[in-house]
Amino acid sequence: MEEIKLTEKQQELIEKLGVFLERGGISPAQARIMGLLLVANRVELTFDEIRDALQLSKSATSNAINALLQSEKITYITKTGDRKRYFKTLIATQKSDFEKRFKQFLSMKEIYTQILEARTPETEKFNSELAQVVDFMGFMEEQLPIIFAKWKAKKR
Amino acid sequence: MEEIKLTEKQQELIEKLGVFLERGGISPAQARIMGLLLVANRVELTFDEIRDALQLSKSATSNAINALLQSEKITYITKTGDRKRYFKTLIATQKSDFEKRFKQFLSMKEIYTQILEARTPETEKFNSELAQVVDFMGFMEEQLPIIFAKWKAKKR
DNA sequence: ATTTTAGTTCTTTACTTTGAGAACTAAAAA
DNA sequence: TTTTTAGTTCTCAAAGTAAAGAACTAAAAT
Repeated sequence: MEEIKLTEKQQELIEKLGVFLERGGISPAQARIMGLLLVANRVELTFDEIRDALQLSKSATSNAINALLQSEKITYITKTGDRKRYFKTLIATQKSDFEKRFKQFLSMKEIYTQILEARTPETEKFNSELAQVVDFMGFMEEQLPIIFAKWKAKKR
Repeated sequence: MEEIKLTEKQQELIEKLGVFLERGGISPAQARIMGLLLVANRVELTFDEIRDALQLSKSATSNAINALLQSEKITYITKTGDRKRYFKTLIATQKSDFEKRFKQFLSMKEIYTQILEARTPETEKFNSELAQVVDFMGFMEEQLPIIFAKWKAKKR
């Protein structure tokens, strides 16, 4: 396997994607690994290929890879008669990643409901606004599976 | 205006909401202020009421309030013949907040498209998976306004 | 003109995060 | 059995964040 050599363009895309991902709370090293696995000419890279391509220390590489595995943003395969792991992005699962974020957002519904129940009736207007928010979340909760079904149907 | 006195229950709800919000990357002081403005018996609180209720220093209160104003999570009103600002949550704009996150997520479509265009054709399977992700994002982009229209229609 | 109010800004401290480098380890190869 | 490989873990330094406390400021009240 020949060494991963990045073009200017690829480097640029890695950094560009990095900006997005870092805003989402992932560390620079993790973000760059995600980028690398998206832009590299091979889709399955070893620990050392990642390390070399991104000029990271072993510890930074190890920790970032493990964090990405843990949060299910990457995975790896192995090859018979080869000790190395070959890491690849789980970008194809973006849909379920989207679903996850969505559900996380909607999980606030429960606590908003509790807050609403604990409120005194004097602040009527505010209370009904909050009730609207809870309603909206419930509505979105219903709609999500419908949209996903639509997407699935469209895909054939 | 009498002092804001929090019940056990209210305190508990503030901390509970805090856990959610902090996971979303907002600081403890900001998260508690958001919580306070949701659970308090009055919906518009002054700087010092917030400060007293949450036992925050002036600087922490000032910085947190300004960050929340900046990120449009709260706003304030003023009263004639009263120098104080009265802060209140923009929870009622959750829908647009949701929209914002959603758009932020979908804004990745552009860079994924660029990555896709920059890829070599050898990794055909991966490329088509990435194309699917881009497609899915396009699909969601279309569906969002439809759902919002549905919600609007339902609301009368 | 002086004092009070309603904050902001500065300084410092504590804590967390990130990543480098070196030491370590377990399995496989020689 | 020794060496190499493929990492992991430990220690440390640098940088960044959060918040307290004190000093400061501009407008309003006295």
